[in-house]
Amino acid sequence: MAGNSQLTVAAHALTWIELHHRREGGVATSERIAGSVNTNPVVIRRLLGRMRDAGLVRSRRGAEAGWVLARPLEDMTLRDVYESIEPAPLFAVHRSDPNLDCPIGFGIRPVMRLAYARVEEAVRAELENITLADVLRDVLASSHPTELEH
Amino acid sequence: MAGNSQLTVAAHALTWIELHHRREGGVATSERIAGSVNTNPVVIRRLLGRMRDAGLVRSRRGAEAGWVLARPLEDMTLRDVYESIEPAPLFAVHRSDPNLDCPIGFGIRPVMRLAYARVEEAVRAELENITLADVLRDVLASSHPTELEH
DNA sequence: ATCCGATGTAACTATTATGGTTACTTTGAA
DNA sequence: TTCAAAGTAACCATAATAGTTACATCGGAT
Repeated sequence: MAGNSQLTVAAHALTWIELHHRREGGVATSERIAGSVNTNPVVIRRLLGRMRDAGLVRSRRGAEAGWVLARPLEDMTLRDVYESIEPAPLFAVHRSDPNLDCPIGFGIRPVMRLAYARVEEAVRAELENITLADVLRDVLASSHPTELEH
Repeated sequence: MAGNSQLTVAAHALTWIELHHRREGGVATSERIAGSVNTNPVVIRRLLGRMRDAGLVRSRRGAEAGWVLARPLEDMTLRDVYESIEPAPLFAVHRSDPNLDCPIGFGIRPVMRLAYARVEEAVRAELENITLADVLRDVLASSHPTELEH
């Protein structure tokens, strides 16, 4: 994959759970969510499992099993979601050690790591400006031909 | 690879070219640069080729061939380098289309694309604050045991 | 107490991106 | 004319992620 689509799928799942709750009530199952995302239910369960560990959703097992939001979408930002799924770093230093006998090879890694830490924080700060309620509102604002299913 | 290391290798190559120019003069070859980065010369030529297309470096062929900076490192930011190597997007929407009969599936992609465009711009704005001269200065500031080679 | 639909999770395969390698052509100043 | 290095195509290796299958576990409803 070119970029990382996990944040997209996570936002999709969370807003789907909320819309399902509004329209039909009750818990959302990984199978229904996967039907909307167009992926395998296990992919959804893995992703929601990490969000549950971070306190964003709760799961129930046994009969009437499924997923519910742990708090309103207004109180959940894309930063919360991003951090809950613990994505790989956006930038990396050399995959194999550079030549440490060269001043550049010796000193460049910590310098670049510091730069990348600043960039990652800028990413998180930007994601913090967007709540999942914003996402759901903008999604529903786009005209939809039927809106029969979800 | 977890993250993208191309920006690291690009910064390494550019600062190496400058240091080589200061110490030995003349052009830098992809083979010498690759020796410091610890990779294959072709990897370096591919990367510097894209930076040449963006006007950051110049290459010479034939005898006395090699690479030189097109402008001082003071006038080159990590944003310039990042954009010259045209990296893949940091975030992506679903790899396969979501269910378009669902309001979420129908509307979420443009919403997330807009969010990701904001994030990418935040990344570039942060990278713009760091020049390659800053990188070289910080690299050389780290104590190095011998500094015999580079 | 039993049922049964959904979670939880391991293990595997498929796909894709990237880096690394080989081999070869082209260049152009000495 | 030489020759060291750029330029580049084509291929292989590695790693990350998504997708899939299979199955144990759970726990409210009946």
